[in-house]
Amino acid sequence: MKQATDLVKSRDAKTAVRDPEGVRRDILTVAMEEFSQNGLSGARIDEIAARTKTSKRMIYYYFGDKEGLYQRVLEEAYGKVRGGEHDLELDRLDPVAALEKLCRFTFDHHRANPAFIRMVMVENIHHGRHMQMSKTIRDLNQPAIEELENVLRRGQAAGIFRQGITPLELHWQISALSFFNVSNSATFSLIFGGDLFTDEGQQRLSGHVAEMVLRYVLRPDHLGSLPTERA
Amino acid sequence: MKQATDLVKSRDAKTAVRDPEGVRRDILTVAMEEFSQNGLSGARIDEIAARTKTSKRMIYYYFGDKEGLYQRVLEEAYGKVRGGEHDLELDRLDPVAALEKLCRFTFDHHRANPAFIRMVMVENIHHGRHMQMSKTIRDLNQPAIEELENVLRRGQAAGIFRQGITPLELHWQISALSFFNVSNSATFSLIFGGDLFTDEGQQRLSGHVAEMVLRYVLRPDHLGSLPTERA
DNA sequence: CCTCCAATTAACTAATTAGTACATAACGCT
DNA sequence: AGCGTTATGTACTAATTAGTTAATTGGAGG
Repeated sequence: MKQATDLVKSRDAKTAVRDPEGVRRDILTVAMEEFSQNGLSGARIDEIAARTKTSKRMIYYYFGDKEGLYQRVLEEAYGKVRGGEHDLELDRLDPVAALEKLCRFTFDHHRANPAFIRMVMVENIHHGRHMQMSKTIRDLNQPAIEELENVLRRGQAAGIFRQGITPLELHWQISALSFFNVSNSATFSLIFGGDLFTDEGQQRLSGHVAEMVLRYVLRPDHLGSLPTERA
Repeated sequence: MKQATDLVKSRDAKTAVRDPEGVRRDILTVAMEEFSQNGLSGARIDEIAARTKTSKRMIYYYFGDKEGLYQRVLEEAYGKVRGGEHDLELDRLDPVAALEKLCRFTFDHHRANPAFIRMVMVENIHHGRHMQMSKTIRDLNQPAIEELENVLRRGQAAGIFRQGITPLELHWQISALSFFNVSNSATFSLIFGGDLFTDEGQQRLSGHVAEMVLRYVLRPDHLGSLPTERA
């Protein structure tokens, strides 16, 4: 009794007798692993329950049903990879350096978060029908575009970037290259060999993605400002 | 009796009493639809059976089990989108035109085959573990690289393409842009709006993908040969 | 210290679903 | 025509799996 009271008083203690928020997080963490590994239909509630410190009943208590859990996991996945772009402080760099940094960051960030990538793959298989409501997710991604827009505008104002490049399309291109790199590594490397997916290969790719984007954006007379000099 | 014999004699007749190959194809077609729509675990054998002209029993008779069917469907998917590149007769075009044509073809081809794309997505969710055996699939994709290699070599020999571009990486880049366009259209358009995925948007994208690849490959002093003149 | 509510446990249910047993019909061949 | 083989229809089973019922415990507020 006394012990229990003590534990409650020290909220941060590891062994709280009851810890609703901890239980929720435990479930979400395990469920993300399971859903991203096996998809919505492939994931098993019993398996998730078994891997948590809590029980199956708790999953239903907190999340209602399998789809409810999946949906929260999806939001969680988007939430976890949000932002980051802003911490790059791109406005402190010249446009070329900023754009290169953004490309490499995006590439690396995708690579570092395969569970997120897989959740997005799964959700696309389901035609995004579990995302339709989540305004949250929309808001989370807007900053990425704005950050890119700033860099572009600065580069264009300085006369080193071409006109007519739209932030949304450019974001699409950078995302495509970064996403595919993770999402399709299994089939791609089985077909063409794994050279592109070694650490060296990935560093080369990362550089070439940035270079591709820069060559696309830079005015031909400013290609000299490429990091890979020999324009 | 007489009728049956007649039907057998005219193999192409629509109402063959027994038609093993037709049954196989019927199953494969329906199964591809089902697997690409719902994934491996999400697909239901009963549902597939219901949509075929035949019965569940036949599925097991011809394909053994669910995974066996899935695997054949996967091979089928790769088979159906194979080739094509060769029919472009790229060697009859100058390197710039050839590369542009290849990019646009790849982009359009992916777009025209969403079921294939979805099968590849599903297979990647499963870490490609159903492809490991299929040497067939590997062979099917080699020509794409070779075709690209030829174009690259010609462009480099003519002094209009940069050195140091590798066919495999370039293929990876073209694939990434073309694949992502289909695979992630659901989530992307939910987050950023559907402008990129209208017919007009897609035509613009297709052009910009080709342009991006060309700007990456062309030597700066030959950017003038871009289809989108105002270099 | 008692009471009410949120949190938790354990065992159970109902439906779905992959896979099968068994009988039978059509075909190819001689 | 007869026979072995390939193909097919019907009905069943065994296991899995999402979701529930009902009872219990801990703790915060009065």
